[in-house]
Amino acid sequence: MKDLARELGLSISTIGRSLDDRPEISVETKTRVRQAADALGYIRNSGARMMRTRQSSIIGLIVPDLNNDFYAAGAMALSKCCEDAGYQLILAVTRDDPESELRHVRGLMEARAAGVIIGMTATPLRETVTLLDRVLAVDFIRESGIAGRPWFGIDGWQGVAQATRHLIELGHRRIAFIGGHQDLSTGRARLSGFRAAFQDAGLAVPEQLVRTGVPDAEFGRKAMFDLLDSQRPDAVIAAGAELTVGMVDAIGQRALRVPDQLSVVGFGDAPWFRWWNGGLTTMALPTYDIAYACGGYLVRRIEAQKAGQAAQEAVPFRALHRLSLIVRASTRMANGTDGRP
Amino acid sequence: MKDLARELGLSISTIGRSLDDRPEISVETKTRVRQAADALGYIRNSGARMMRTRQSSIIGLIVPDLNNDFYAAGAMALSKCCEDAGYQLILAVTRDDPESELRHVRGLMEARAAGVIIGMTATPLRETVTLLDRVLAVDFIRESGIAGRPWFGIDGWQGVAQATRHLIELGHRRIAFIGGHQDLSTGRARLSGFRAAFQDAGLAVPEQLVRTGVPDAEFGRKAMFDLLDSQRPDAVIAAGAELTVGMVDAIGQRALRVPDQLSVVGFGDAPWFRWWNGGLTTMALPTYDIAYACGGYLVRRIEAQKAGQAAQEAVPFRALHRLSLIVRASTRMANGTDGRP
DNA sequence: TCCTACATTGCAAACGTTAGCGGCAAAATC
DNA sequence: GATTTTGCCGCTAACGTTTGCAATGTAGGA
Repeated sequence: MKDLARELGLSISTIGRSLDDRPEISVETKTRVRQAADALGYIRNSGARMMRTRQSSIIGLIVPDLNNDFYAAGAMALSKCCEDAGYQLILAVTRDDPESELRHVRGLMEARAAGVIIGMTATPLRETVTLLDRVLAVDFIRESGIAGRPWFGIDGWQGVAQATRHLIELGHRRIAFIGGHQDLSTGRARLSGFRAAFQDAGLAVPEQLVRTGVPDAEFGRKAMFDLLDSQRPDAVIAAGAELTVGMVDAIGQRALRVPDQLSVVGFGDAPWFRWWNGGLTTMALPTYDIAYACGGYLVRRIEAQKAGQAAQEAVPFRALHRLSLIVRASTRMANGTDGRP
Repeated sequence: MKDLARELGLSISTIGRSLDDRPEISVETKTRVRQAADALGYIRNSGARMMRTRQSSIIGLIVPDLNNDFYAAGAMALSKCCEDAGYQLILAVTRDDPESELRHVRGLMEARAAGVIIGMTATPLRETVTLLDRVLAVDFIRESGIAGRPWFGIDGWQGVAQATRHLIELGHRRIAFIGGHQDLSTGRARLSGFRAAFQDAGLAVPEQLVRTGVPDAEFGRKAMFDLLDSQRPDAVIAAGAELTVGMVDAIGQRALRVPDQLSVVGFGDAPWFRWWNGGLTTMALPTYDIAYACGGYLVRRIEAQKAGQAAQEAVPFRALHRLSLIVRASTRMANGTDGRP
């Protein structure tokens, strides 16, 4: 910029204003500056800009895992959001490690991120929470329960309840549930949806068929093996995308006939769900919509704050997206018929 | 920092040096500063630091797509690399749009990224290329062909050749190939591996069974339908992860018996490959290894450059990772036996 | 002719760090 | 006791932008 000023015989301020396309600079000067800048290969320094204006164009995304289709698709949607709004996405994967989470949050604070989208670990470190208090943060998928923090997630309660009801209506009673552990908001919501469906139907909740743990494929597999070995359920629900992978793997290894011996409901909707044993009945998530809503919301909040509008956008404090049950071939009547017309 | 200096009666430089844990500051002062800093909730401003030291801790990752398990897993591995080395990952998804690619590259240059890992679009804009010339850039998966740019990818030639040979040895001749289009380095390598296997076996390449296009699920499906309708192949190879999804979907919709009517080879190794029709024979990719190698290399290069070492690490200019053929149930002898002991 | 208004540009002070250079004691050496 | 070394610290000038305010020139109106 200094070079530009010298070369064109203008002041640095004029250069800056030209590059910013301010109205108070004559068109002639502006084009002259533009051309010289291109010729010199000038690239503005967003760090310096940030320092001066005290606001960055960085949004942080902190997720536990990218294998999970959920977060991968979410990251893609958010990336689009940010791009459209002129922000940059810093991606952080914690692998559910609170220490890692803290490091990433620290990094984002040092970069003076304008906002943070986070799917928190179940047991965040104290410092993580206090740090996040100083920035515009939005819960993504997982609800942190921190006061005033908006949350964009899915209505796991509704989704699982609906799936459970579906199985109950098909005549199943010995319905197993494989879910994430109970210090995760998602794990809690989904399990309580499971229980509620039984209670609504006036039935006892089969607690001995409930398994919760780390929501990954490994646990899904272990839980399914355990259930098959000890409980012989009629039907099973996986309440997590990775859990579904593990569950399905275990069922395959035991060579069970689905749905004859076992009705199965999955979570999410990866492409292979359509092919597994003729089609896996599942709870489909509006992944893209959620992420897009979340990103859009955060961007609007940032812009509003920048404009100094104390009056915050009247947005939902919790934006719960509904799951839709897609009934395929993996669930059928307990008596052996398929229960469909 | 200024506040800290005032409060403790020290100079700003001392504060800075203490926070940096420099040896020239007494231990006593350092702990005093640390405590005060924590109490005040001081967070250093990485933008200002960057401006002063003229080097950032940002690494950019530019990929065409995150649905592709390849890039998703890659992003995760790279995130780990960066975290371990103290860098931050800016994620950019281009959806194979050159304009978007340029925007992202511009953003990264403005942020003075220390390095960039990129899977380029087939037809990058001119400015994209010249901009990337000014930074430490590494090709990821896709080879750009730009002089001097290292490349971390897979040896698609070897992988597809191996898979093709497998099918030839099983007695198949009418082997179809569904690949990405030919202005992509990956597309070219894989198709030429296919051809080479035929030539090595002294057979004519069945060019009428070759389909190339956009490497996504949609094209995979279309190509498979087209092949089934017009060519009746004995076997088929998909040379891309998303292409495999589309291919498998088409086969399912036509209700073909696999491997009786058609031997099938996929690409990559998503969990469901193990279950599809009893197991999909596939070319497995060392996704995590590639990304990790790539990230590690870039970090070392950055550190070396920072240390002013003109002598660059003697690293492979092209790091090609081999694919391993996993033979499962979806391929068998052309005569109908399974060809295995 | 003078005053006002407007359009365009320049000056200079920040923003938060870092690093070279120098200062000032206390300790060590002669 | 004089001199050098060592340990610790402060001053100050950058780094590249942005912005409030002042300055300059030009034109229009009274």
